[in-house]
Amino acid sequence: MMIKSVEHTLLHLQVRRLLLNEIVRGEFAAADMLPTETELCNRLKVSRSTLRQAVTSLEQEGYLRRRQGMGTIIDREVCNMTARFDLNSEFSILLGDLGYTPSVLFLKAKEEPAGSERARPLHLKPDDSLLSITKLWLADNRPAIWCTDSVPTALIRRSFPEDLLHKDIFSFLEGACQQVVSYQIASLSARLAGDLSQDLGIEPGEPIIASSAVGYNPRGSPVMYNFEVYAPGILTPTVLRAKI
Amino acid sequence: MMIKSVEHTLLHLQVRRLLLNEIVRGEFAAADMLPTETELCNRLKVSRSTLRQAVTSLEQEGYLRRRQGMGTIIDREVCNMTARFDLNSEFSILLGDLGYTPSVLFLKAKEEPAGSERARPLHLKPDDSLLSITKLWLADNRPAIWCTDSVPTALIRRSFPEDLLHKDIFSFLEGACQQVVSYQIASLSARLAGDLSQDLGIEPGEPIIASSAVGYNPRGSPVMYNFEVYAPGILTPTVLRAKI
DNA sequence: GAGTGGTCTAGACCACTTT
DNA sequence: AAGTGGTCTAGACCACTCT
Repeated sequence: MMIKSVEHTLLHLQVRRLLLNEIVRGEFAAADMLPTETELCNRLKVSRSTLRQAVTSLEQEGYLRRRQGMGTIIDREVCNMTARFDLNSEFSILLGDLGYTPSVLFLKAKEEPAGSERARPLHLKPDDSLLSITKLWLADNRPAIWCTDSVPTALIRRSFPEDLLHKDIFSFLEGACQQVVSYQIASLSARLAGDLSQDLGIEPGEPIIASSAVGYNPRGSPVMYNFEVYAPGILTPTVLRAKI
Repeated sequence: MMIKSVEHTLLHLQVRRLLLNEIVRGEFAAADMLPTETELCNRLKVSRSTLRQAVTSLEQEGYLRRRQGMGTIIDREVCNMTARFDLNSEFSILLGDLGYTPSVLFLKAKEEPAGSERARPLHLKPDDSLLSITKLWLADNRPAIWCTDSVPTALIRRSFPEDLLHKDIFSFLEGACQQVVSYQIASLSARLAGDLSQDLGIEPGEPIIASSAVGYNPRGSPVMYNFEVYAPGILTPTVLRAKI
């Protein structure tokens, strides 16, 4: 493929990105179908396996649906899904996708012991120290997401730029801990807004969705604990529930 | 591969099932690692691509993690996840996995117009008819999940065995409509138990998680609408949030 | 029958980790 | 240096959907 030399990314990732771009740009909107595999192979100068690797990854996220003997269909239903909870994404992007202007309010940061609840999933002892960062994400200046991210102090480099505390947690982990989060395991629950009602600008008795999650790096070690709640009405978490 | 002739399933699916079985049976528990790819290829008499297709699918669901130069690690953290909301699964299996004895209480079934809320996602008109089936799933005889599944009446065959109404919705769709649900798009919200508190055996003011979902067949046509709520404490929905 | 995606193979080479 | 998983290719054949 021609781009190969310019930027050294995996071929199938280049193909993937190119296809996804054309899909969302509405390139194939006329028929809502992709060209045939052989045609794409010729056009992009890649082998069929490489092309299929890219298409498979898009299919697994639900954007495409392949039908033997017929062709590859673009699933506009899934392409238009917003606030996908089953994919790791930064809140600023999430809110932007929904058409809001995102901003963030830094509420506080403090060191505290992990405690029994967070120690176990993080493979720590209860009195090991965590740095907990609390933020409020706004959509068009209205409270949308309240979250506390906790990172084991032991992972944090001695000094890091102060402004990392005001960015999303993935940037913080990368900048201050040289850690990448490759997946999270989240547990969902419902609760009353209670103490959080003020920050969220809702009534204390209003029910809200809360998610507690543990984030893991590519080696499978836990690197963060996250608690977040969503203001009703602004952002409705959606999940693509797929069969195996 | 030897099994090939006996049952005519795809090779990579046979390999997948075989590996998953060995993983959950704790076959490789000693090291929590899979044998090397070449060894597995030799043992199972399949090409490397076929093996990798199987392993890739297990990796995408989080059960495995491959590390170049090192090997393939079994992720016990993910293997032990219960009540995975991001995978389509029958409640009886879900509850069984959690160690409960599952049972189901058939509450009611009735035909009703789709109404504006359900008509649009199902690609129907508001006064098109739906068959709505309401059930309560019990875990060790305690209420766990309350759900209403709605199927367009137009899809339902004129006659079907009565007992399909008492099974899970996937069985109903297969038996009465010859339809398969290949994925669902679910929206999550929180609400107060309210009217449902009696059936769920909780207080009316207790907050609960509700999910509204549309199920699609492999052709991408919507075939069901689903509303379900979870009793707190019994089943905590979990989601594997993966990066692309 | 022509054309689509689905499966499977064999083999080459690369990138990474460990010893 | 040896061994691991990762990428990529070329090609054969199959299963399905159209017309």
